[in-house]
Amino acid sequence: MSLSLYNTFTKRKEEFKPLQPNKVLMYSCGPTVYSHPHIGNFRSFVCADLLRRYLEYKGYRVTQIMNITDVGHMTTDDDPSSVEAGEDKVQAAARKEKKSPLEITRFYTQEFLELSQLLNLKPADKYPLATEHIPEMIEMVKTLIQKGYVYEVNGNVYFDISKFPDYGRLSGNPLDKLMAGARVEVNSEKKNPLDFALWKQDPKHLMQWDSPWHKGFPGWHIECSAMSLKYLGERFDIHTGGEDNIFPHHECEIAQSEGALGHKVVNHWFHIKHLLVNNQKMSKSLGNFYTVRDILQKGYNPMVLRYALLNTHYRQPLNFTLEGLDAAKNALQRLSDFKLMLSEKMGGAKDAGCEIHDTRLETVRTNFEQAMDNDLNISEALAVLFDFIREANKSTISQQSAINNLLQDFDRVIGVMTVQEVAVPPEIDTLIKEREDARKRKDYKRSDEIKQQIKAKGFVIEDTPAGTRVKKMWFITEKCG
RNA sequence: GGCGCGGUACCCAAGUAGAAAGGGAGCGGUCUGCAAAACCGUAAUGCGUGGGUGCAAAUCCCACCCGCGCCUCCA
Repeated sequence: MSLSLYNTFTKRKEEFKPLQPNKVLMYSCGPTVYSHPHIGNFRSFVCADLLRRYLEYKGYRVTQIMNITDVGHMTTDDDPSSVEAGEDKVQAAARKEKKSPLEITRFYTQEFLELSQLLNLKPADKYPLATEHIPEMIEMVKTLIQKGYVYEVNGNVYFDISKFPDYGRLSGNPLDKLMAGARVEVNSEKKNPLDFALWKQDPKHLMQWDSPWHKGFPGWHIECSAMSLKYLGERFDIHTGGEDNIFPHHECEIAQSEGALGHKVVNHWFHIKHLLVNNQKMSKSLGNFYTVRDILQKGYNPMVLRYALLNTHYRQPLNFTLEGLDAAKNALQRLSDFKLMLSEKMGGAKDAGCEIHDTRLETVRTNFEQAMDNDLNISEALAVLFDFIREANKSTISQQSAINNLLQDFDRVIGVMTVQEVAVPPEIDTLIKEREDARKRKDYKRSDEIKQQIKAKGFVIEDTPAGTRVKKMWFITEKCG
C-alpha cells in the first residue's frame, strides 16, 4: 500500500515517492520565538509530527529539520499598541519586556522545546537558529546576485520576481491580480511591489550583521532556503508549514532556492489549515486566544491537547472549543480504560463468547493503514481503532500481547497513549484497604467517605467483579473540575 | 477585486455516486451497596438553500446564502 498526500504545489493528492528509497528528508517551518506559542501554532507542529510518525511507521527513515526564527519578521500586527509599524517582532518583544533580543529568543525557544516535549512531538534532528546561519544566507544572496535575480538599493537587497516566472504558482495567485489587490505600498525603492527583501539595513534594528552590502539583517524568507540547503541538501522530499505560509513565505522560498540552485528543490508541499476557536479566528480582542500554557494550566493533560489538535484532518479547519477538549479527554479515557482492561486480563461482557482472532487483528491494522494512507485520514483511522475497542471489550481475550502490540503500533503514529505508569502511593493503598473493611461491615457511609478522600488525591475507585481497582486521573486535574 | 477552504445529528467529525463511520454529551436499560467501567438500546426519513443531470446524489453541474483563510506580520 502506498501513501498518498495532497501536494499544495500541484493541488492534487499524489502518491508519495521519496527521492531515495526508504529515506525521507523533511523540513518543517518552525516557530518565530517572540512570545508564548498558541494552540494554532501547535496544531501545525502536531500535524507535521503526525506525518513524520506515519512515515516512520511505514518504515522510512525520516530526517526532520525545524527552523527557529529568531530574527527578521516585519510586523504591524493586530496588537498595534505593542509593536511599532515595521518593527521586528523579536525586537518589539525585547523592548516591551525590557530584555535583549537574545534573552527573548532564548527564553521562547526553550519554552517551545519544552512544550514540544510535553505534547509528545518527536524531536527534530536539528533546530537551526536563523541567527546562527547568517553566513549561509549571505552566501545564497551572493549566488542570487551572480545569477541576476537580485538588485540592490541603498544597502537593501531585493529579489526581482520578474526574473522568476514561476512566482505565484504555489499559491495560485495571478501576479497582476495580486498587484491589483495589494495593500498600500510604502516602499518605493522596489521595482515591483511584490519584490521581497533578502537583506535589509536599518540603523534602528537591534540585531545587525556585517554583509557585503550594508550592515543589516536578513529578510525573513532567506533563512529557510539557506538552512534547508545546508541540512537537507539541494533536493528534499517534504516541506511542511501552516497554510498562511503558502504566500508569501513559501512562494519566496521557492524563488530563492530554485533561483540559486537552478532546479526544483521541494517535491512535496504539505500545508496545515488554521484552527478556529468557537468558529472564529483566535484573537485577543475576542477573548478566545489560547496559548498552549493556558490550556495546560486549566488542568488538561498535554495528551488531551495533542489529541484535540490531531483528531481533525489537517486540511480541514479545526474548530477548537473547550467542549471539544473535554470530548478529547473522555476519548482518551476510553482508550486508557481499554488498555487497563487488557492488562488485567479481564474479558469484557460476561456473556460475550466471541473471540478475536489474529486474522481480525490484521484486518484492523490494514484498515487503519488504509485510512492513514489516504492523505492521513486520521478521523477514519481513529474510527477503526474505536470500532475495534468496542468489539474487543465484548469479546473473550486470549492474546493480550498481540492486541497490545497493535495498540502500541497505532500509538507510534498518534502518540497519545504514552502517559507514564505511576505506582499507587502507599497512602492510597491504606485507604483502599480501610474502605474494603468498611464495605465488608456494610458501612457504606464510611466507604463513600474514603472514596471521596481518594478522589481528592487524584485517583478513582472502581469496584469490579474481580475486586477493587484504582485508576489515576490522568487527563485532567481537579482544578478543572 | 483575485486565489482557496468549509457548511453532515445537541457538540466535534469521517464519508465525494449505490443501504449516513467514529468520538463526546443526553436519555432508557443490563451490571453495581451506591457508583464507575463495559455492554445493549436510543439520535440526521436526512447531509446550508433552490434548481439541474443520473436507474441512483451528502457525493456531479448551475445559482444563491452563510462562515473562514491568504493576497508581503502570522502555524
